[in-house]
Amino acid sequence: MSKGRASIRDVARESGVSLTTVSLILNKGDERISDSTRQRVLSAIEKLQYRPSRLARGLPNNRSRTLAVLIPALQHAFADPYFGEIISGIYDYAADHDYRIMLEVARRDFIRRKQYDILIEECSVDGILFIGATEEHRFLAEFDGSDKPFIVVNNHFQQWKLRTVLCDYAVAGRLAADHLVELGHRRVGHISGPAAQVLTAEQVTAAFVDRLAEHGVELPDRLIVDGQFTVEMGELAMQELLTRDSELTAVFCGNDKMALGAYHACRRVGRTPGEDIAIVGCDNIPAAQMADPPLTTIHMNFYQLGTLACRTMIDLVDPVRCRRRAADEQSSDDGHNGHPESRCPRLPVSLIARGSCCEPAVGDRV
Amino acid sequence: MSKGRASIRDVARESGVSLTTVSLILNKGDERISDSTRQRVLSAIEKLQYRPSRLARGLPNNRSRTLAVLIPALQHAFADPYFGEIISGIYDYAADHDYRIMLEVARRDFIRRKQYDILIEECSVDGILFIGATEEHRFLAEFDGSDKPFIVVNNHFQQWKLRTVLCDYAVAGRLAADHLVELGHRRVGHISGPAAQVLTAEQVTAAFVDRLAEHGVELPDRLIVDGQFTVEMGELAMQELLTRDSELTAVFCGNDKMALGAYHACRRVGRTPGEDIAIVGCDNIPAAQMADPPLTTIHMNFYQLGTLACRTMIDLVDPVRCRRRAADEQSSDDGHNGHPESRCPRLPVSLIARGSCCEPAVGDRV
DNA sequence: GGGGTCTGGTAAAACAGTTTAGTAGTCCTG
DNA sequence: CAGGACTACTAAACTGTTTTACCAGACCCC
Repeated sequence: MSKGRASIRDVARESGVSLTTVSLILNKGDERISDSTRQRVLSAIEKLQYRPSRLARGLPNNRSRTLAVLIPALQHAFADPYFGEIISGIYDYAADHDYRIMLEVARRDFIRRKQYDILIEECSVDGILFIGATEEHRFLAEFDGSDKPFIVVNNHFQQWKLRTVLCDYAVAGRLAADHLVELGHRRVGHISGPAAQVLTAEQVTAAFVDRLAEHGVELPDRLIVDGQFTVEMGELAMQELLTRDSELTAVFCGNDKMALGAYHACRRVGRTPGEDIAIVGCDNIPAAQMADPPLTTIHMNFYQLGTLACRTMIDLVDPVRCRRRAADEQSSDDGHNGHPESRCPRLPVSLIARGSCCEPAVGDRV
Repeated sequence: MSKGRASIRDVARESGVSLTTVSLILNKGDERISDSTRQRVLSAIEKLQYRPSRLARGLPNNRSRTLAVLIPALQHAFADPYFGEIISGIYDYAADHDYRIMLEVARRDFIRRKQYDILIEECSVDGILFIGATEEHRFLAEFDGSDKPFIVVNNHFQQWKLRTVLCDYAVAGRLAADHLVELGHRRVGHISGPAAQVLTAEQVTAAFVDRLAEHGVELPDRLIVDGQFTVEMGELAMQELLTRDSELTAVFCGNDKMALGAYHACRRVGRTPGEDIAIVGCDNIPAAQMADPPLTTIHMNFYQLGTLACRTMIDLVDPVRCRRRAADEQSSDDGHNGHPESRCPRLPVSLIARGSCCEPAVGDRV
């Protein structure tokens, strides 16, 4: 009796019902159990401090109420605000729905040993959310069109049909173009992300160039340099841009890190961001507003992206078992569930004007 | 037969032994099973692509081969390089020993709902590693002297007996003092971490002050300001320090973020770090070497700290079940296991001299 | 009052492992 | 050659759930 934790049997005995009844009450909640019985069971649960074991719960149907978050094996990946924010969002939504988050890094042996299968089969993970996937992750092909619970967060792939959740990168590119043109810039450069590996990087660039063209501003290919999404490469890219056209008045960078690298390069040649040259970033990482001057950038709500990704996953793998809390948000759910393109939703973005943009110097205006 | 995954029974049938035998081979590895039988079973496992289910495995003894990493509910906590590096280390060691990592945030309801018990009882987590614990986390008292598998990473508490893994903060303080004194500084300030909440912050400060005193340099209390470990507060602290003594030639900051904040404050009053004033940080986060000038700082190997924390945990909860890989590192294990103070090991730290320190201007020398 | 449909439950079979207690068979010993 | 110890293996109980199939009683209808 007093040995170890209470099990479902103890609860059944305590409340004088069968163990099936207890299980029914725990799961469906509103099945064909009378109120009086339910109350009796519930108070027995309370009295015995009963906590159902997840291990045992998952066994019969091979579900663990656990989601795996997969990130690439980059150095400091965990320390990156980009990943950090998304994971935060995933975590919070998962926690609110009684799911747990398991961390997984796509190291070399991850692919070699088919770790993704192991994750699902051996660990009974209910779903996998992959952040930071790139074209290099060939194993994604295995999920092509499959109905395995796999979601790519914030990238998407034309060659494979994968479930995806994204920020609206095309709009980001357009906002940047609009902003710079409005300020009067017509001699504009661009530091792109690694477009060959990351489709969203390509989309930002394309949207930026196209929108500039709509405004009658041409951005030749030679004024687009790849900054690999890093501070260091962003610095080099800026240096290169200034060599190719020393009279640039504005630059749009595919992410904030590269923009901060660009700051350095500008300063080294005596040009001050926000005074001599306008710089727009993308992502709105914490460092952006701490920079000097604060960086004008496109705000991406990565936290919300994580939330959305997690919600999409849970809707996918657990459509029925929405208990207590699920009811709380039914009202807000409606808009989502009915959404036609819900297999690949896009999150809105917005421009945040800060100190790193200025109008072009008078002499430079066309 | 061909329905779904292979189970241990399928393997037993295929290799013509009992299911017990298969289990024995899977677990102990070197029990009293003959080589010929072992080979037969192993090849059956291979042939059937058998993967034991963790859920089922854990059920009988309530272990899941999963460790929970607990972090405080700070905004952007996941995005902090400090947490990031430690988690990386934990992850890698865990992955190499066939453990999985579960993320958990100590949100308000974490404490209210005794989530830590739920973690262990309901989720069958084998151990909990808490990063970023402070004096505010009162619930730690519940683990006081208990033998629950709970480890505090990189902080420690005098009032409770908790298992702890630490960087050597006393040495950090001493190294900073030595370095500044060697350069000739005698008029020194200090931006501390929140000493009341974080014992290691207190230790750094104490060690720094004591060592300065050994060198005959006095650091009065009014030249110690709390920077709360953040960039913003570090900036304010520096501003305050410069008000209190405008002729300071050097400042040691309790972490790199505050040091970077101090950069801003110095620049605003026209003092250039590395030229007019020497600044030493602590932690060696990635931003430290990217700063301008690169920050001289105390290197803390947080990755290795994570590794050590995880190893300590696994040694604690899984002393027996060291399979295959465990043998690989037996040689290096010896030093560790025999360690007398292994309940609270300290990781060595080192000073990395970069561009943010200079000798005091000639006029300032005493 | 025989037969159908609800209502509110229950018994028992999975699920996939671990672990305990044992048991044949062989070898050695006195 | 009986008895003990060792070797290599196995049967069966056990872990804590979910789920399927069934069942007794109440109620209603003709």
